[in-house]
Amino acid sequence: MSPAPEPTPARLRAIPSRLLAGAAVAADRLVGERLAAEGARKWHFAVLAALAEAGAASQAELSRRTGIYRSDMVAVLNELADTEYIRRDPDPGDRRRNVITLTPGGHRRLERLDALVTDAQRELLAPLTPGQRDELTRLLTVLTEYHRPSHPRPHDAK
Amino acid sequence: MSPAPEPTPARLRAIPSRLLAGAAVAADRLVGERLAAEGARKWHFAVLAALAEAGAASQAELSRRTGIYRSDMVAVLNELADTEYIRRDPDPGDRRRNVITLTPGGHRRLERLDALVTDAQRELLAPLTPGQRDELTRLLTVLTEYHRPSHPRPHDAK
DNA sequence: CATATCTCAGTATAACTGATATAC
DNA sequence: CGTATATCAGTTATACTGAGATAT
Repeated sequence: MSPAPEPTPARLRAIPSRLLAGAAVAADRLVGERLAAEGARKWHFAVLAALAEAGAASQAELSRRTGIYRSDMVAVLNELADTEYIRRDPDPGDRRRNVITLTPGGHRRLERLDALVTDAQRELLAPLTPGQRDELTRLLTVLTEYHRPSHPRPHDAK
Repeated sequence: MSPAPEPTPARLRAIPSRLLAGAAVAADRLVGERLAAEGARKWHFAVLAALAEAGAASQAELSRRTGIYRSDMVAVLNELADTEYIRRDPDPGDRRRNVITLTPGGHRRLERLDALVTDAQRELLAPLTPGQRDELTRLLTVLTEYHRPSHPRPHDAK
Protein backbone atom coordinates (compact mmCIF):
# COMPACT_ATOMS: atom_id res chain seq x y z
CA MET A 1 0.00 0.00 0.00
CA SER A 2 1.44 3.32 -0.98
CA PRO A 3 0.77 5.90 1.69
CA ALA A 4 -1.00 8.93 0.24
CA PRO A 5 1.74 11.49 -0.36
CA GLU A 6 1.25 14.43 1.98
CA PRO A 7 0.36 17.60 0.12
CA THR A 8 2.00 20.91 0.93
CA PRO A 9 1.24 21.77 4.55
CA ALA A 10 -1.45 24.42 4.97
CA ARG A 11 0.96 26.55 6.95
CA LEU A 12 3.21 26.80 3.92
CA ARG A 13 0.64 26.83 1.17
CA ALA A 14 -0.70 30.37 1.42
CA ILE A 15 2.53 32.23 2.06
CA PRO A 16 2.81 34.92 -0.63
CA SER A 17 6.61 34.87 -0.78
CA ARG A 18 6.53 31.13 -1.42
CA LEU A 19 3.81 31.46 -4.02
CA LEU A 20 5.73 34.21 -5.75
CA ALA A 21 8.87 32.10 -5.83
CA GLY A 22 6.97 29.16 -7.31
CA ALA A 23 5.18 31.25 -9.92
CA ALA A 24 8.41 32.99 -10.87
CA VAL A 25 10.17 29.68 -11.39
CA ALA A 26 7.34 28.41 -13.59
CA ALA A 27 7.31 31.66 -15.55
CA ASP A 28 11.05 31.65 -16.01
CA ARG A 29 11.01 28.09 -17.18
CA LEU A 30 8.33 28.82 -19.77
CA VAL A 31 10.07 31.89 -21.11
CA GLY A 32 13.47 30.27 -20.92
CA GLU A 33 12.37 27.20 -22.85
CA ARG A 34 10.81 29.23 -25.63
CA LEU A 35 13.81 31.48 -26.00
CA ALA A 36 16.29 28.61 -25.73
CA ALA A 37 14.67 27.07 -28.79
CA GLU A 38 16.12 30.04 -30.68
CA GLY A 39 19.38 30.12 -28.77
CA ALA A 40 18.36 33.21 -26.82
CA ARG A 41 17.99 34.10 -23.16
CA LYS A 42 15.63 36.53 -21.53
CA TRP A 43 18.34 39.14 -21.11
CA HIS A 44 18.82 39.19 -24.86
CA PHE A 45 15.20 40.12 -25.24
CA ALA A 46 15.40 42.76 -22.53
CA VAL A 47 18.44 44.46 -24.04
CA LEU A 48 17.08 44.40 -27.59
CA ALA A 49 13.75 45.79 -26.41
CA ALA A 50 15.42 48.56 -24.43
CA LEU A 51 17.49 49.55 -27.44
CA ALA A 52 14.52 49.51 -29.79
CA GLU A 53 12.41 51.61 -27.52
CA ALA A 54 14.77 54.22 -26.13
CA GLY A 55 17.55 54.19 -28.69
CA ALA A 56 21.29 53.60 -28.58
CA ALA A 57 22.81 53.79 -25.12
CA SER A 58 25.90 53.16 -23.06
CA GLN A 59 26.20 49.90 -21.19
CA ALA A 60 25.58 51.56 -17.85
CA GLU A 61 22.42 53.16 -19.22
CA LEU A 62 21.28 49.79 -20.54
CA SER A 63 21.83 48.27 -17.12
CA ARG A 64 19.52 50.85 -15.62
CA ARG A 65 16.86 50.32 -18.26
CA THR A 66 16.78 46.57 -18.06
CA GLY A 67 17.75 45.78 -14.49
CA ILE A 68 20.71 43.68 -15.59
CA TYR A 69 23.82 44.12 -13.49
CA ARG A 70 26.64 46.07 -15.08
CA SER A 71 28.89 43.04 -14.59
CA ASP A 72 26.48 40.68 -16.32
CA MET A 73 25.69 43.14 -19.07
CA VAL A 74 29.15 42.62 -20.51
CA ALA A 75 28.53 38.93 -21.20
CA VAL A 76 25.09 39.57 -22.66
CA LEU A 77 26.44 42.22 -25.02
CA ASN A 78 29.28 39.93 -26.04
CA GLU A 79 26.76 37.34 -27.10
CA LEU A 80 24.58 39.86 -28.91
CA ALA A 81 27.61 41.32 -30.65
CA ASP A 82 28.92 37.89 -31.69
CA THR A 83 25.66 37.25 -33.51
CA GLU A 84 25.64 40.79 -34.94
CA TYR A 85 22.40 41.86 -33.32
CA ILE A 86 24.09 44.89 -31.82
CA ARG A 87 27.16 47.00 -32.47
CA ARG A 88 29.48 48.21 -29.72
CA ASP A 89 31.37 51.38 -30.66
CA PRO A 90 33.44 53.71 -28.51
CA ASP A 91 31.55 56.91 -27.64
CA PRO A 92 33.42 59.83 -29.23
CA GLY A 93 31.92 62.26 -26.70
CA ASP A 94 32.90 60.27 -23.60
CA ARG A 95 35.66 57.83 -24.11
CA ARG A 96 34.83 55.75 -21.07
CA ARG A 97 31.65 54.65 -22.76
CA ASN A 98 30.58 52.29 -25.48
CA VAL A 99 27.61 53.19 -27.62
CA ILE A 100 25.40 50.16 -28.13
CA THR A 101 23.38 50.22 -31.32
CA LEU A 102 20.70 47.88 -32.59
CA THR A 103 21.47 46.51 -36.06
CA PRO A 104 18.75 45.72 -38.62
CA GLY A 105 19.29 42.06 -37.82
CA GLY A 106 18.84 42.91 -34.17
CA HIS A 107 15.50 44.49 -34.96
CA ARG A 108 14.30 41.35 -36.67
CA ARG A 109 15.68 39.28 -33.82
CA LEU A 110 13.70 41.38 -31.35
CA GLU A 111 10.45 40.86 -33.21
CA ARG A 112 11.02 37.12 -33.23
CA LEU A 113 11.88 36.98 -29.54
CA ASP A 114 8.95 39.25 -28.71
CA ALA A 115 6.60 36.75 -30.30
CA LEU A 116 8.11 33.93 -28.24
CA VAL A 117 7.89 35.90 -25.00
CA THR A 118 4.30 36.91 -25.69
CA ASP A 119 3.46 33.31 -26.35
CA ALA A 120 5.02 32.23 -23.08
CA GLN A 121 2.96 34.83 -21.20
CA ARG A 122 -0.17 33.42 -22.75
CA GLU A 123 0.75 29.96 -21.55
CA LEU A 124 1.71 31.26 -18.14
CA LEU A 125 -1.62 33.05 -17.63
CA ALA A 126 -3.73 30.37 -19.30
CA PRO A 127 -5.62 29.42 -16.11
CA LEU A 128 -6.70 33.02 -15.45
CA THR A 129 -9.53 35.03 -16.95
CA PRO A 130 -8.58 38.17 -18.88
CA GLY A 131 -9.71 40.29 -15.95
CA GLN A 132 -7.58 38.27 -13.56
CA ARG A 133 -4.57 38.61 -15.83
CA ASP A 134 -4.86 42.37 -15.74
CA GLU A 135 -5.41 42.39 -12.02
CA LEU A 136 -2.37 40.20 -11.42
CA THR A 137 -0.23 42.45 -13.58
CA ARG A 138 -1.48 45.50 -11.70
CA LEU A 139 -0.81 43.99 -8.28
CA LEU A 140 2.65 42.82 -9.25
CA THR A 141 3.45 46.23 -10.66
CA VAL A 142 2.52 47.87 -7.36
CA LEU A 143 4.67 45.38 -5.46
CA THR A 144 7.74 45.72 -7.62
CA GLU A 145 7.57 49.51 -7.71
CA TYR A 146 7.16 49.67 -3.97
CA HIS A 147 10.07 47.38 -3.28
CA ARG A 148 12.59 49.01 -5.57
CA PRO A 149 15.81 49.62 -3.64
CA SER A 150 15.28 53.37 -3.91
CA HIS A 151 11.62 53.47 -2.95
CA PRO A 152 10.93 55.20 0.38
CA ARG A 153 9.23 52.88 2.85
CA PRO A 154 6.97 54.10 5.72
CA HIS A 155 9.46 53.10 8.39
CA ASP A 156 12.19 55.06 6.60
CA ALA A 157 10.29 58.25 7.38
CA LYS A 158 11.59 58.77 10.89
CA MET B 1 23.58 68.33 -17.10
CA SER B 2 22.69 64.84 -16.11
CA PRO B 3 20.42 63.28 -18.73
CA ALA B 4 17.22 61.98 -17.14
CA PRO B 5 17.75 58.24 -16.64
CA GLU B 6 15.44 56.28 -18.89
CA PRO B 7 12.84 54.30 -16.97
CA THR B 8 12.06 50.72 -17.79
CA PRO B 9 10.84 50.55 -21.38
CA ALA B 10 7.08 50.14 -21.70
CA ARG B 11 7.59 47.01 -23.74
CA LEU B 12 9.27 45.35 -20.77
CA ARG B 13 7.33 46.90 -17.94
CA ALA B 14 4.07 44.97 -18.13
CA ILE B 15 5.42 41.50 -18.85
CA PRO B 16 4.03 39.20 -16.16
CA SER B 17 7.03 36.87 -16.10
CA ARG B 18 9.33 39.84 -15.50
CA LEU B 19 7.08 41.26 -12.81
CA LEU B 20 6.92 37.87 -11.13
CA ALA B 21 10.69 37.59 -11.16
CA GLY B 22 11.08 41.04 -9.66
CA ALA B 23 8.47 40.51 -6.97
CA ALA B 24 9.93 37.12 -6.10
CA VAL B 25 13.40 38.61 -5.68
CA ALA B 26 12.03 41.34 -3.40
CA ALA B 27 10.05 38.79 -1.41
CA ASP B 28 13.00 36.47 -1.06
CA ARG B 29 15.21 39.28 0.08
CA LEU B 30 12.73 40.35 2.75
CA VAL B 31 12.23 36.84 4.07
CA GLY B 32 15.90 36.00 3.76
CA GLU B 33 17.00 39.07 5.70
CA ARG B 34 14.60 38.44 8.54
CA LEU B 35 15.57 34.81 8.85
CA ALA B 36 19.28 35.53 8.46
CA ALA B 37 19.07 37.71 11.56
CA GLU B 38 18.43 34.48 13.45
CA GLY B 39 20.86 32.40 11.44
CA ALA B 40 18.09 30.63 9.55
CA ARG B 41 17.13 30.21 5.92
CA LYS B 42 13.71 29.77 4.37
CA TRP B 43 14.20 26.06 3.91
CA HIS B 44 14.66 25.66 7.63
CA PHE B 45 11.25 27.18 8.15
CA ALA B 46 9.69 25.02 5.47
CA VAL B 47 11.06 21.78 6.89
CA LEU B 48 10.14 22.62 10.47
CA ALA B 49 6.62 23.62 9.41
CA ALA B 50 6.16 20.43 7.42
CA LEU B 51 7.27 18.34 10.37
CA ALA B 52 5.04 20.19 12.82
CA GLU B 53 2.03 19.87 10.63
CA ALA B 54 2.21 16.38 9.19
CA GLY B 55 4.49 14.67 11.67
CA ALA B 56 7.78 12.81 11.43
CA ALA B 57 8.77 11.75 7.94
CA SER B 58 11.52 10.36 5.75
CA GLN B 59 13.74 12.77 3.86
CA ALA B 60 12.11 11.89 0.56
CA GLU B 61 8.69 12.56 2.04
CA LEU B 62 9.88 15.90 3.34
CA SER B 63 11.16 16.78 -0.10
CA ARG B 64 7.70 16.20 -1.50
CA ARG B 65 6.03 18.23 1.21
CA THR B 66 8.28 21.25 0.97
CA GLY B 67 9.41 21.30 -2.64
CA ILE B 68 13.07 21.09 -1.65
CA TYR B 69 15.18 18.86 -3.83
CA ARG B 70 16.26 15.58 -2.31
CA SER B 71 19.88 16.59 -2.91
CA ASP B 72 19.50 19.89 -1.12
CA MET B 73 17.44 18.41 1.68
CA VAL B 74 20.53 16.65 3.01
CA ALA B 75 22.34 19.92 3.71
CA VAL B 76 19.28 21.54 5.28
CA LEU B 77 18.77 18.59 7.61
CA ASN B 78 22.45 18.61 8.53
CA GLU B 79 22.11 22.19 9.66
CA LEU B 80 18.90 21.54 11.56
CA ALA B 81 20.40 18.48 13.22
CA ASP B 82 23.59 20.36 14.18
CA THR B 83 21.48 22.85 16.09
CA GLU B 84 19.30 20.09 17.57
CA TYR B 85 16.06 21.27 16.04
CA ILE B 86 15.47 17.84 14.50
CA ARG B 87 16.60 14.28 15.08
CA ARG B 88 17.57 11.93 12.29
CA ASP B 89 17.13 8.26 13.20
CA PRO B 90 17.23 5.17 11.02
CA ASP B 91 13.74 3.85 10.23
CA PRO B 92 13.45 0.38 11.80
CA GLY B 93 10.71 -0.58 9.35
CA ASP B 94 12.61 0.44 6.20
CA ARG B 95 16.33 0.64 6.59
CA ARG B 96 16.82 2.84 3.53
CA ARG B 97 15.06 5.64 5.31
CA ASN B 98 15.78 8.10 8.06
CA VAL B 99 12.96 9.22 10.31
CA ILE B 100 13.12 12.96 10.83
CA THR B 101 11.58 14.13 14.08
CA LEU B 102 10.99 17.61 15.41
CA THR B 103 12.55 18.18 18.85
CA PRO B 104 10.96 20.46 21.47
CA GLY B 105 13.66 22.99 20.63
CA GLY B 106 12.66 22.65 16.98
CA HIS B 107 9.09 23.45 17.90
CA ARG B 108 10.14 26.67 19.61
CA ARG B 109 12.41 27.46 16.69
CA LEU B 110 9.48 27.06 14.31
CA GLU B 111 7.32 29.48 16.26
CA ARG B 112 10.10 32.04 16.21
CA LEU B 113 10.73 31.66 12.49
CA ASP B 114 7.02 31.71 11.78
CA ALA B 115 6.77 35.13 13.41
CA LEU B 116 9.65 36.40 11.28
CA VAL B 117 8.16 35.03 8.07
CA THR B 118 4.74 36.48 8.88
CA ASP B 119 6.34 39.81 9.53
CA ALA B 120 8.14 39.71 6.20
CA GLN B 121 4.84 38.97 4.42
CA ARG B 122 3.32 42.03 6.03
CA GLU B 123 6.16 44.15 4.78
CA LEU B 124 6.00 42.56 1.34
CA LEU B 125 2.28 43.25 0.95
CA ALA B 126 2.35 46.63 2.66
CA PRO B 127 1.38 48.60 -0.47
CA LEU B 128 -1.73 46.46 -1.07
CA THR B 129 -5.14 46.63 0.54
CA PRO B 130 -6.30 43.56 2.49
CA GLY B 131 -8.58 42.65 -0.40
CA GLN B 132 -5.75 42.93 -2.86
CA ARG B 133 -3.54 40.76 -0.70
CA ASP B 134 -6.11 38.00 -0.73
CA GLU B 135 -6.69 38.37 -4.43
CA LEU B 136 -2.96 38.19 -5.16
CA THR B 137 -2.62 35.08 -3.03
CA ARG B 138 -5.56 33.49 -4.84
CA LEU B 139 -4.21 34.29 -8.29
CA LEU B 140 -0.74 33.03 -7.45
CA THR B 141 -2.19 29.85 -6.02
CA VAL B 142 -4.04 29.20 -9.26
CA LEU B 143 -0.88 29.82 -11.27
CA THR B 144 1.38 27.62 -9.20
CA GLU B 145 -1.10 24.75 -9.06
CA TYR B 146 -1.66 24.93 -12.78
CA HIS B 147 2.03 24.92 -13.60
CA ARG B 148 3.04 22.03 -11.38
CA PRO B 149 5.07 19.55 -13.40
CA SER B 150 2.29 16.96 -13.05
CA HIS B 151 -0.64 19.19 -13.90
CA PRO B 152 -2.40 18.29 -17.16
CA ARG B 153 -2.32 21.18 -19.60
CA PRO B 154 -4.93 21.69 -22.40
CA HIS B 155 -2.50 20.88 -25.16
CA ASP B 156 -1.57 17.62 -23.44
CA ALA B 157 -5.09 16.35 -24.01
CA LYS B 158 -4.66 15.18 -27.57
C1' DC C 1 40.69 63.84 -6.13
C1' DA C 2 36.04 61.92 -6.49
C1' DT C 3 33.11 59.83 -9.64
C1' DA C 4 31.61 57.05 -13.65
C1' DT C 5 32.39 53.46 -17.06
C1' DC C 6 33.73 48.95 -18.66
C1' DT C 7 35.67 44.69 -17.54
C1' DC C 8 36.95 40.58 -15.05
C1' DA C 9 37.18 37.43 -11.14
C1' DG C 10 34.69 35.59 -7.78
C1' DT C 11 30.73 34.60 -4.22
C1' DA C 12 26.06 32.89 -2.71
C1' DT C 13 21.94 30.83 -3.57
C1' DA C 14 18.54 28.22 -6.09
C1' DA C 15 17.26 24.68 -8.87
C1' DC C 16 18.63 20.87 -10.85
C1' DT C 17 21.46 16.49 -12.93
C1' DG C 18 23.95 12.31 -12.51
C1' DA C 19 25.92 8.81 -10.03
C1' DT C 20 26.74 5.78 -6.10
C1' DA C 21 25.61 2.59 -2.23
C1' DT C 22 22.12 0.50 -0.08
C1' DA C 23 17.74 -1.58 0.84
C1' DC C 24 13.19 -2.89 -0.57
C1' DC D 1 15.27 -7.23 -11.43
C1' DG D 2 13.38 -2.52 -11.08
C1' DT D 3 12.47 1.03 -7.87
C1' DA D 4 13.21 4.09 -3.78
C1' DT D 5 16.21 6.21 -0.49
C1' DA D 6 20.05 8.97 1.22
C1' DT D 7 24.21 11.03 -0.08
C1' DC D 8 27.66 13.45 -2.78
C1' DA D 9 29.79 15.87 -6.61
C1' DG D 10 28.97 18.90 -9.97
C1' DT D 11 26.31 22.16 -13.37
C1' DT D 12 23.63 26.19 -14.74
C1' DA D 13 21.44 30.67 -14.01
C1' DT D 14 20.78 34.59 -11.30
C1' DA D 15 21.98 38.24 -8.48
C1' DC D 16 25.44 40.43 -6.57
C1' DT D 17 30.45 42.13 -4.64
C1' DG D 18 35.00 43.89 -5.27
C1' DA D 19 38.52 45.62 -7.74
C1' DG D 20 41.35 47.32 -11.55
C1' DA D 21 42.09 50.32 -15.65
C1' DT D 22 40.66 54.26 -17.80
C1' DA D 23 38.37 58.58 -18.48
C1' DT D 24 35.72 62.71 -16.79
